[in-house]
Parts: sequence; C-alpha cells; structure tokens
Amino acid sequence: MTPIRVRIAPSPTGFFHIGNAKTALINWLYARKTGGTFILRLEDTDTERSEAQYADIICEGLRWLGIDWDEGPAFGGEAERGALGPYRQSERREIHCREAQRLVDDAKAYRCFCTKEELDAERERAQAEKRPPRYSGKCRNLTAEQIAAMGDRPYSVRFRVPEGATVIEDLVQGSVRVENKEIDDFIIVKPNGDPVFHLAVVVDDGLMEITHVMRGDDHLTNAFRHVLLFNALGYKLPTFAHLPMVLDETGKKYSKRLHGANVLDWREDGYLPETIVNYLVLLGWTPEEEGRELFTRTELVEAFSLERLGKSAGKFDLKKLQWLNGQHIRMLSPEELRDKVLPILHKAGFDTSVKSQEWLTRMAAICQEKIPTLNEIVPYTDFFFVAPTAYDEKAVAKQWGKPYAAEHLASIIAAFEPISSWDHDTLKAAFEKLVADTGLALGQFVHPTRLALTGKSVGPGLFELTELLGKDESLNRLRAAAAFVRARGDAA
RNA sequence: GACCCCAUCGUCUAGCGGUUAGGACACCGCCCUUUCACGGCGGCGGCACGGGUUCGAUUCCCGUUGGGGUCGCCA
Repeated sequence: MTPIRVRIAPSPTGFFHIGNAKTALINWLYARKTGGTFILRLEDTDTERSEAQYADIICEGLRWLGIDWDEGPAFGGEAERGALGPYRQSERREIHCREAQRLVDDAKAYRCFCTKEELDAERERAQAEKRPPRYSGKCRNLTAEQIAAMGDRPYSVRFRVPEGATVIEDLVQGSVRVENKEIDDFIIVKPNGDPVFHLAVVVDDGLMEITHVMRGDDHLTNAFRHVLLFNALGYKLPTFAHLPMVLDETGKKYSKRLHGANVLDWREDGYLPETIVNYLVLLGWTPEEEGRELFTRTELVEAFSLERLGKSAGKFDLKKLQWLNGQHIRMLSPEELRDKVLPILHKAGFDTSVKSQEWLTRMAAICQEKIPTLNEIVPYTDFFFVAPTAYDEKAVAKQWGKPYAAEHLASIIAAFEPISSWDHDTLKAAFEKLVADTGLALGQFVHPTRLALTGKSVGPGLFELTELLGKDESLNRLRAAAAFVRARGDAA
C-alpha cells in the first residue's frame, strides 16, 4: 500500500476560516491515523490579495488547534521541511509554466489572444440574452500561421477540454459525472505568466504525490476540471473526497463577516481548542461507537475513519458547542484550568498575584463543574478580588427583604466569629448548628451569606467560596451587608 | 438560468428492505441540592412531497419541492 499523503492548501487572506479548520482537521486525522504525511501548502498565487503576515495567522490557527504538519513552507517561525517543495505556491511559478508549456506542446492546451475586455463583453452579452456564458472557442483552432501573425501580442493559455464525459469517484459524494461539453475551455495561465488556481493546484498535488484530495464540497464541480488536467498531465489521479461545508446557524454559507468564522474567535470567547476539534469533526463524521460524542484529540486519531464521513452540510449550533466545551473543561486538571483562566482574569483587570498558586488552583477547581466557557470564570470569581460594591437587586428583595434579615445576618456573624479553623467542613458545621438552633432551613442562612459575600445569587458552592475568601474578609463583608440591611430597613 | 451535490426530531446525527425509527444538544417537567451548574429520571418532537420497484419502503429508482455549491485572466 502506498503511503498516504494529504494536504491542506489554504490561501492566506487574513484569517483562518472555520471551514478550512474542519478540512485541515479531517486531513490531519487521516494522516495521523494511517501514519501518512500531512502537508501544508500555501496558495499565495493571488499576489493582489495575499499578504505575507496573513500566513502567520493560519499558522497560529493550526497551532492553536494542535494540528501539526510534516511538510510545509518556512513560516510562523518554522523552517521549511519536506523534499517535494517549495511549498509556497508563489515560488512554483516556473514549474507551473513548464507544465503548461508541456500541455501546449501536446496540443492539450492552446494560446488564446482574446483580451479580458472582449471576453467580459461576450459574457455580458450572453447574460443579457440569457444564454449560458461560454467561451466562444475563437482561438481554439488557430493555425501556426495565425499564431505567428499575432506577433508578440499577449496571450493566455487555455486548456482544450476533450470530448466525452468526466467522472469523479468521490469517497464521500460517490460517483459524480458531467458531460465535458458543460465545461468551458478554461484559462490555465494568465497573460502575465501567472498560473491560474486550477493548473497550480493540479500540478502541485500531482508533483507532491498527494494521494487523497480532501477539501470542501464547494470544489466538487472544480474537480471535473482537475481530473481532466491530471489526466492530460499524465499524473496519477488522487482519490477525491469532497467534504460537506460548515453552514452558519441560519443555514447559509458561514460568512467571513460573521463572528466565529475565524477559528481564533472561539479562543477569544473562551473555548478550548479540543472543544473546537471535537465539535468540528462531529459536524460530518460519526464514530463507529454509536452514541459517543466526547473525544480528545488522541481519541479522535484512534477512532477516525473515512468510511464514516457524512455527506450533508451541517449548521453550526452554539448551544451544543457550549455543552461540549463544558465537558472538555471538566476533563482538565484543576492546574490546567487555573493556567488557562488566569490570563482571562488578568485581561479583565484583576490582580491575581496576591494569591498563591495553590489558592488559585482551588479557585479554579470550585468553578470547574459550573462554567461553560473559560470566560465565565470572571463572573464566577470576580468577588474574590474586589468586594461587591452593589448587591443584586432581586436577590436583595428576596433574601434581605424580611424584617428578620438583619437578625439573621447578626447570628451568622456571631456563629463565624469564634471559628478558628476556617475551612469548608467547619463552616458547614457552623451553618448546620444554626439550622438546628433555629429550626430554619439551611437556605435561610446560605443565600443571605452568599449575597453578602459575592453580591450575587449564583456562584461557586458557598462553603468552598467562604473558605477561600478567608475569615477576615468574609466577616468584613458580612458586617457591611448587615449595615446595608439596617440602612435599608431604616429608610423603609 | 445551466450544471453538480444534498435532504431522518428545532440542531448534529444512527439507520444501510421488515425497528415501538435510536442517541446527543436545546426545550419542558420531576429528583438530587445552599444558588447556579453537574448528574439522574421522564416528556415534547422527525423520515419534505408525489409516483414507482417490492409481499413490505426512512432505506432502492424517477420526478417535484427546498437548501447548498460551481459557472473569473480569485483561490
């Protein structure tokens, strides 16, 4: 069996699209699963749109997702590697032109002297008359004399589409067929000598000995041209697999302008890369093991198979992504979670340096079961760093609205003051004693305390949080709350 | 418009001629519980439509409808 060689060929346009990430992931998984080679090739031939720094963004996206490559260009601070380079399409111009010339020599392609203006006019006319916009075939059969007579007029090179029909045996879409007369003689080299995508991609895939071309199914109809080119150039035809695209929540093509189109948006929003990897692969692939949805990157490599790829496009579902992220957050160790969450707290303006690593780990641990995204750490822990300046109004009405509220707070304070061993179990015991002494429900003491300590009605477990907050600070906040309640009562 | 692809709960999907059409997210109850969350239990909810083929179609074929894609000297 010949070793698997797969690739992704992103165009550096400014960001790493979620759909590209999915394609990259499927290719990467297949390479890793089979012990094959995963190649990264930059399609930067559109000199007008490509910018050098854009490539780094793709690199950052791949790195974030944990997708590494075996062959690829020098970029993102890494050296070029692989024997079949260069891996930057812009550096392969000579090769593309050489191969195009070969086609011309074999009469499989020809020079076309039509100008862009002529062709545009022709296309507009066709559209106005509601005819399919087709190339007229004007230069298809020029004689050597006619070509010579053109002198040094600029020309493009067109591929001469043969008669017959073209069939793609697609791994996911099945057998797909089209009549060649539906395909125009298409341009493969521009008048300035630049190769067009269709030529470049086929030459590169052919020469880089790509065995499986797996990409978005927006390329399915392009693939007809590509197999024509593969055959004309005499390359071995790779296996094609056109993967369904990622649609936005309304079912449309995921627009670049939409938040989330850029994979790095999800990092920004507090999602784990393993969540995105897990989610993306589930959008178009199902494991053999029925019902299983939760996978680490390593488990995916193990479970992945081409056979279970689906063929219909999937809409992006934020709710499911959030759920999945919660699952992955819970798989982290408390230390890992702490390290991921600290930068977010810093960004929110909190100084965590006053706390020990051990303390911060415990803080992360008491939130681990609760937060759906990393960013949610902020509302769950902000009160540790800044005492509440206001209390949640609805909670105030509910917990402190009763005439005996001040009295309850006072008894809580009284229960806390003598505690010498300030820990979860002791605090819990103190509350239980209050319950026993008064005959009230635990919540009657817990909720007012939470409000006093955090200013909110939701958050980590109260005993855990109180322990971490410390005795002095907890009592201060309780006293401040008692004063607040008294003032409120006097006013009313 | 032409060509190509797709079509099971709201969403992601399992299913590969005979199933009470299964799971997950979401949603709604209940339980657990100091809140929230987690977890557990239960519920709601689907084979787009019309023809065939067949003893029997979610499943195979054709059409319709709907969605997507491609039709560049962009990639």
